[in-house]
Amino acid sequence: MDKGWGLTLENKPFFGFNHMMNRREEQLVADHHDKKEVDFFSHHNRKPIHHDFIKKEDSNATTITTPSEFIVNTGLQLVTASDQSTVDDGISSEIILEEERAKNELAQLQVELRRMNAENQRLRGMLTQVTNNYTALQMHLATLMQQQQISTTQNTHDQIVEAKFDQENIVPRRFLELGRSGNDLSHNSHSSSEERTVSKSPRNDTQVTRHNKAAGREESPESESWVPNKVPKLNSSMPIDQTTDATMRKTRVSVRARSEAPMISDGCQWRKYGQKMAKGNPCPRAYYRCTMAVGCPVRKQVQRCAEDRTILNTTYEGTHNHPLPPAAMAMASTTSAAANMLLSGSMSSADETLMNPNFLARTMLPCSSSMATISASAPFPTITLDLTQNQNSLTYNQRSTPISQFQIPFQSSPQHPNFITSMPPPPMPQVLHNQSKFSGLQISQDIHQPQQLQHVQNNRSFSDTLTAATAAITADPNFTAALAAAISSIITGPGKEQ
DNA sequence: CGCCTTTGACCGGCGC
DNA sequence: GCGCCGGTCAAAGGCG
Repeated sequence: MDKGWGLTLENKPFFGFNHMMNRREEQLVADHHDKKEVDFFSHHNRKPIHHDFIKKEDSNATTITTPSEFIVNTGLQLVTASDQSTVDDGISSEIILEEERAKNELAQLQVELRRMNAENQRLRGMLTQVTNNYTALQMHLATLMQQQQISTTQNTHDQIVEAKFDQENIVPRRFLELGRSGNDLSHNSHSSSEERTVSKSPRNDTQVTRHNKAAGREESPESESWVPNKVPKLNSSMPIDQTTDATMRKTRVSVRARSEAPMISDGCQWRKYGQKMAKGNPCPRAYYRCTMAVGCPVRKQVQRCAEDRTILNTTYEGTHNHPLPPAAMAMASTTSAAANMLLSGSMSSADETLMNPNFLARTMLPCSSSMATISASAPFPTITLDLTQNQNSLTYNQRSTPISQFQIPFQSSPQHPNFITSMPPPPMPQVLHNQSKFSGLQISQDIHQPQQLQHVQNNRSFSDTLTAATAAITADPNFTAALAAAISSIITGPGKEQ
């Protein structure tokens, strides 16, 4: 103990401070002693603690209550550290013991802190996993509900019951129909294809299709799986279900994004099955098919923009018929959500007349018409998400509708959990509710459906769409960086970027 | 060897 | 009916 000091009060160890101890360590040691002692030395003698020590002339124990009493009653003198050799050796050893004890406690605290950090990490991992599982279960539930609905519609007795239910209680029936998302509808057709392809390879399936075509398409449309996009013309005379089903298969989601890569990463496995030169664009259009499961009907077209070759235009079509990895979960819901948004409810020819694309685009996204547009022009309705305009669009969104589109992705993007945790909960319902008051489709649906339910439906669809597409885009490092920069500009202050 | 890409042929829809 | 066009097929070849 070369640079310490100490004395005994009531024959107990009083203080033992190492010159090198920091303030936290001092406090840890002091916490074990009387409060007055702590107050005394921390408030009145902080500096002398380190440079001086008190020499006790009388070996008898002395009771000290206040600093002044300490001085007055004991007659102790403040001496310099150079005199520390006169300190009793017994006292020094006690001080050392106390110091060791404090160090041990500090070490224990540090160990505890590390353990808690590790626990925190583990819990975060569990939370992420639970979130992913929840999403997967949601998809599974939708599939099961669809299967149940198929069996229901195939059962004559059930049909009768259902018809009675329709007559007696129209609103609940509508609610059930609302539950049929694009996903469900797609699965409707997929399920039959799955049954058929259980013992067949995709090639065989293709051959069957070809055979059917050669045979004059004798097979019913419902038995087709991802059969050709040689879509039957939308005929208003067709039964509503068939019309909707056919249109649903054709509903597309297009994503415009800047990328040097030949294809944006969306978490799925794709196989190229064709390439064509499309009219009006010197860049070839590539055709890809999802290969994550046999018979998956999802396809996508990739083509570079003629005006700006750095812009990649990816068009998705169809709904996956298989579980998806978290990275692909987002885009998986895109097509069905978009289809649902565009086509929820039946689309009659009268509805189509209401679908003025410009009107849809403006009314649906009043704050960002440059970002997302809807084209209902023939042959199929398409929603286009333009993510090539980052800064300006973001700024505009920030000002007009606080935390709107670009907050959505952070909730569900499995690729960027950090974003999820770092962003505050968004005022989604309000924002999306406003956004949902829009399209001609909405108008047409109002004829059949309770308005409030439609808002819920469209809110979900639209948020799913934007979430999915943006999350898919963020899977690409280039876009992630661009988005991160834009987001950071928002977080650091919207006013600064003006 | 299996999977993937390439690429010319083929098919059906559509407009004239 | 013909030709254009988008979309798909499938053989051939490449690649790991």
